[in-house]
Amino acid sequence: MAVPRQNIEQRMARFYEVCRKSGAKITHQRLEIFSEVAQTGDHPDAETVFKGVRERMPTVSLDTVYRTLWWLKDLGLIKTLGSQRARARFDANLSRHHHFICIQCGLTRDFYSDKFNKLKLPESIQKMGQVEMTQVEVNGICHQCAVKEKPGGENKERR
Amino acid sequence: MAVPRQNIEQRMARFYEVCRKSGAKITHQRLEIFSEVAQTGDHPDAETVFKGVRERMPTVSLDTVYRTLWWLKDLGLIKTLGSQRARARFDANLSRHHHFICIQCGLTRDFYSDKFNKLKLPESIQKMGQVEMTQVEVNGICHQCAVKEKPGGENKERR
DNA sequence: TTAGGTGCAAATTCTTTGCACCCTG
DNA sequence: CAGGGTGCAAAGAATTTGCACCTAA
Repeated sequence: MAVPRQNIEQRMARFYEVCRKSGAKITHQRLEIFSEVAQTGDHPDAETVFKGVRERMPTVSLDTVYRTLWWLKDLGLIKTLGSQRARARFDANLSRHHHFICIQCGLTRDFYSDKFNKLKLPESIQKMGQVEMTQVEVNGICHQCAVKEKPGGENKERR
Repeated sequence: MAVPRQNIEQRMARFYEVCRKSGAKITHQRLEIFSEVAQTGDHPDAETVFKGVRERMPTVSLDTVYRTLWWLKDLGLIKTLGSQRARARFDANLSRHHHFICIQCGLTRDFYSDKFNKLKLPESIQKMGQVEMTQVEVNGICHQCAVKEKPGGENKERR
């Protein structure tokens, strides 16, 4: 899915700005990799980005793509989808429910809400496909992580 | 997080029933593995389930845990969290948005909704942690997958 | 008894890392 | 020119699979 030209330009401008401010080098690879993610609305995984970039830059390596994507995330230029934990997680709760997920440690709690079960979706959804279920995901910091976090210190998350 | 005894019993009863109906054998391993998932509200990954089960059954193997979890999912006794795709996925869209995700192929589309940006959360959330962001996730079948699906046939998804 | 289920070990797949060379600033 | 960044190859995780033995029904 293509992203409007205007948005792409904004994103690229921000990329240059953030790189400059942080003193990072703007290499061909970084440019191509960010541009690849910026131009697609598809939320690609590393492998997909790699394939896309390789078309224009056949010598790029997959590990550079991984490194660069995480680096872009650290800079706040891109985000990871969902709570991004790589592993599959299982749930025996078959009742309709919603989730609170800690962005620090991944802790996930169920909660229930009749109101959320009945959310009315925008019309535009119909263009995307046939809806089966709607779920609210609340992201935040769980109490345990809030305690660990030093007041003023940084707790970098990296997968 | 412990699940109320009553729910656990319901889940175990359903487990026996579904196994019987499908003609599957009820082995010690299956019993312990399902029971482990049924008793925790924590949405564990395979490794975590394995560690829990191993305490009571030291000879169980990790691959049996994997096999059994996917099997339980096929039977509809458990679900996987989120859209469960294992790989991290990246997104250059930093504006507040929500997602439509195809449960068949993983296709993900952004959509925007002022109303969803302002959802009022239940009080109970406060007990879970400090909220940073709320997002609606719509799951369904995208048009492309809807076409592929044979009318009447089954399209088993398995990661 | 016997077919389905399990454990083991090896194979895959996905991701990260060490190191020498390269290129941006 | 200097130090950060990259490619390569190898290491590490996470997950799956082939096969011979075991066990629930």
